[in-house]
Amino acid sequence: MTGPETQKPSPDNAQNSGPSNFIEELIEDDLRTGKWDGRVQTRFPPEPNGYLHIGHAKSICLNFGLAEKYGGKCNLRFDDTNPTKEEQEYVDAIRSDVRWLGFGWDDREFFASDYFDQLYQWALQLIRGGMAYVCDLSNDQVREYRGTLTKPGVESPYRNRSIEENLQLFERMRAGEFPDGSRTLRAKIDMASPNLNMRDPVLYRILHAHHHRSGDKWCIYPMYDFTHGQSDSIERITHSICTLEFENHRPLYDWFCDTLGIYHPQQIEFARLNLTYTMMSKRRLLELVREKKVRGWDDPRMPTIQGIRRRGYTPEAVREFCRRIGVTKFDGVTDIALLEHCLREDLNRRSLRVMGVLRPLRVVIDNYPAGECDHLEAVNNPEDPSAGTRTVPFSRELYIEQDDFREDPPKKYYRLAPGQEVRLRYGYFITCRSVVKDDKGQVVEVHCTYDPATRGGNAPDGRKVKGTIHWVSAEHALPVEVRLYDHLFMKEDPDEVDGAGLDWRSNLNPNSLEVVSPCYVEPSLAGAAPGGHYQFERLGYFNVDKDSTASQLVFNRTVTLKDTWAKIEKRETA
RNA sequence: UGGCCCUUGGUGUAACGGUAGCACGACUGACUCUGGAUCAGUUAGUCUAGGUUCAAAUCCUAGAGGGCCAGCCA
Repeated sequence: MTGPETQKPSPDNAQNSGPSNFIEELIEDDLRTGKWDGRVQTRFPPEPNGYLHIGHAKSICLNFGLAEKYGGKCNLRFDDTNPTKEEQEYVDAIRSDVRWLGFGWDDREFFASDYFDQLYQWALQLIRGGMAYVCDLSNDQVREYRGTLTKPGVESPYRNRSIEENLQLFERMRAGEFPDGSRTLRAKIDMASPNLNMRDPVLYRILHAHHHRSGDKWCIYPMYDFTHGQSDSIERITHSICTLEFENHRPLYDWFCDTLGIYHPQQIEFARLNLTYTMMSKRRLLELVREKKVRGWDDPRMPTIQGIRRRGYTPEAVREFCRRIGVTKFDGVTDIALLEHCLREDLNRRSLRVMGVLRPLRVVIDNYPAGECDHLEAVNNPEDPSAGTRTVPFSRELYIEQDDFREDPPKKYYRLAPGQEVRLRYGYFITCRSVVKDDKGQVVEVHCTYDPATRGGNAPDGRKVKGTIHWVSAEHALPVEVRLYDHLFMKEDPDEVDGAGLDWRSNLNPNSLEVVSPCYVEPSLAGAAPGGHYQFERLGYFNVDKDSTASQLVFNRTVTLKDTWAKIEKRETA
């Protein structure tokens, strides 16, 4: 997959379209006043402790999109300050996901861990300035001393050590003389601040852990707050965009930049993406994988980039979705129907049409000669004439969808039923004459006659049929496996639980995956490459899964087509 | 009972003191060799109470509702 690099400056473009959210307004103000000398420098700063999901896509589109729109740059920075959770596997996946979405970062790939030396120097500077101290309080004690939301904290008894002692102790922490958790380096700010983040926050903790990049060089690691702003500062970020939960951290972000006297970017917070029927927490997604509730990070039911990609989503659809949801400070919930709308819109434009039968019902055309075969012309994509046409084989025995036949049709059902005539897509008009049932009374075969004059689907006498159904020639059909997906959770809000003692897991949809096999598809699909997008006419969009083998194709149903009939039927039965 | 932030149709958003608009969804209808796509239309909104103003979704005050914060996670 080739991703375009960050695009060339397009300020004129920006002028024309105008700001489309509060962050763009702010940037345009800065551009007008020359606050950053006309620069726009953003960054996307994931922690490599899990796979990226659709929520991250919002942030990626925002940060890289802003850089594109205003002729700036966006860095990819891995925020890797916690060696116990971070792995190379995640770094690789993140790179590939950002590229898949269509963004590039040239050589601007950074790691917070590359700044560890500088961060250490800045810690020394704080100590020398009397703004930081080594604290011997235990984890539990620190919590007690911190106070509560309504009660001010109490100063640590180690708060007023001499600069010399702090320097020595901190050096010994770095040298590995103390066990994990025995000491921390803390900033000396204000234990009575109503903002708990300002109550002498921990800067460094002791962690004798192997880091995925720095190896065993360090046994003390900086905290997020002591790392993020300074990393932004080093990279000369202008607009440091993060999600709402970091709002309370902004005073601390500002305090470090100001106290250290270094370049000071502006932190701006926006609302993260929430989607109905979807769980976005990285921790819980990890649990789904570990507890084998799904088949892996790239399970097509997962909201991960890798999951939706495997499911058959396109980067264009995801980017359009991100454009449409906008950027605000309101923490709302977006209807997943909007995502699916953007998906269908893109897939409708690009997908080749084919015919495939998910739940086969045998049809015999009694007046069609056995052993004969006809080749009928079919349009590949009515939305794109340049996609051309193909030929589909027709013969005496066919498969149609079980749903497309009813022995006792409800009203307004214009598919196949005894005595009723329908059009076979691109084929002939056929009329149902009789049915064959098994011992249980199930219809297992439908006998029809066809009208040879309607070849191609048109009646020379101008008569109309209400229904057109899809089909495949039994003799020529390819048996394939199809995986049908539904929402992973049964409730719009997976956290809304039915009873005491239950958690979000109780809302997992037991029917989120249905494997159907054998299904039959037209022979033109032979050799279809993994990742290919197809529309199975009247059913939905399907994507060739990587589990496909030379002997059997596997399809994921990306999303169904809108189904008016299903809606009508549902309403009538309700 | 602390601090910070937020509140516009069912949902997501626009309106920058001057006609509340767009999209998704839902519902009609037209068209159709996909009950698809497309097209046309309908539905439905400024959290509440005060105040400022000729004029308030917008500014001010109070209230209500919601989110975040008491990791040596990010």
